Amino acid sequence: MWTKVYQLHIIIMKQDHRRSEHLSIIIRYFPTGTPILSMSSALPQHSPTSSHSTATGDQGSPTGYSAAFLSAKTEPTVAHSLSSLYPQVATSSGHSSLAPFGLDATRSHPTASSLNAAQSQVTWPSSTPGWPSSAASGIGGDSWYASQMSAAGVAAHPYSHYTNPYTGSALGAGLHDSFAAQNLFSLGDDQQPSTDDLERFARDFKQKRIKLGYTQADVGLALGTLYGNVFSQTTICRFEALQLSFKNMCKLKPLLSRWLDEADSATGGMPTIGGDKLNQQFQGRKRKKRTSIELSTKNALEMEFIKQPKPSAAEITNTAESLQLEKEVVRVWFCNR
DNA sequence: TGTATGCAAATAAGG
DNA sequence: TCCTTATTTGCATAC
Repeated sequence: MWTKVYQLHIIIMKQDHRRSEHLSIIIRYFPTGTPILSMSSALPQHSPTSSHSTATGDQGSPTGYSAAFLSAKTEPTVAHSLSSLYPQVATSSGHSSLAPFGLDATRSHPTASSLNAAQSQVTWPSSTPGWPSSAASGIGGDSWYASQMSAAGVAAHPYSHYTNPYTGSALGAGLHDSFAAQNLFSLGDDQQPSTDDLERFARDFKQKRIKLGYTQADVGLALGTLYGNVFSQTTICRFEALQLSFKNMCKLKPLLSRWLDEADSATGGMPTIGGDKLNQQFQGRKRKKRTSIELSTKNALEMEFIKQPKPSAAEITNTAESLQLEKEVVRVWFCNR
């Protein structure tokens, strides 16, 4: 028995600030039961030309990514088609533009147990040509990047047992795939740290924080002291676990770096307020406390929504008054609803 | 007690 | 300025 495999190649070329994408689909046949997905650990940071493929068994293919990873940003239609052809890669759904690669780590993702369950159903050859070995792929080293590929939707991937070295989390248990994706599509931008930089920083940050005896919550509060903008334990946790978007990681890195420097050099107590550029930049940027809307109030809002999904400003004011909520809270609730 | 995560409020960005 | 959509962030709670 043979299985028909569609191999998607996307060549991204960058030259003189112009970028072009070339797409081709190759149909191949493999013995039924042969795993059809592969991946590689990394793409050259500033390579002028990148080649991606999915559903691959091609020995010559330098890299291989899941259709989920390729979706939206490059070729959503083709990625979707591949996903429908191959359920193994069918994870990309919903968001399609700025959360381009489907999964949102803070929402739904495969659990460690589901990954293990899926893994047990697939037999992966140990020496299949074209499939990277654990060593060749960098897995077991610092290849968080590769784990991102898998987290982007390859629940049955042979490396799904891989554990995030920083968090101890099972692969796929909450990684934000747009983060890795940014590395691919931001090539050549020297202003931004690479994913490797961020990965290394997050790992070192966590190690040093623990060594210094601070909790994630301590750091969040300290940022408030330093920059006037407190961050939650959750955010610090997600930073360390690389569960934020690439952009968000880049934004937080200098703050945490600065805190770490000061904490490292401080002999007694937490770092205190500074007066530099970073400090000025983040001073006064305070986020409103998150409002917890009671269940009964929520139900009332739902009723209002059924009656009028797009209330006018006056209607929002009325609802806010009747439910004793801030007008802005009601407005935001309807927006998010 | 500290960390991880689901859900959703708050905010940013673009039209 | 308002509206919509995407993204960031934190509360609540599980682990």
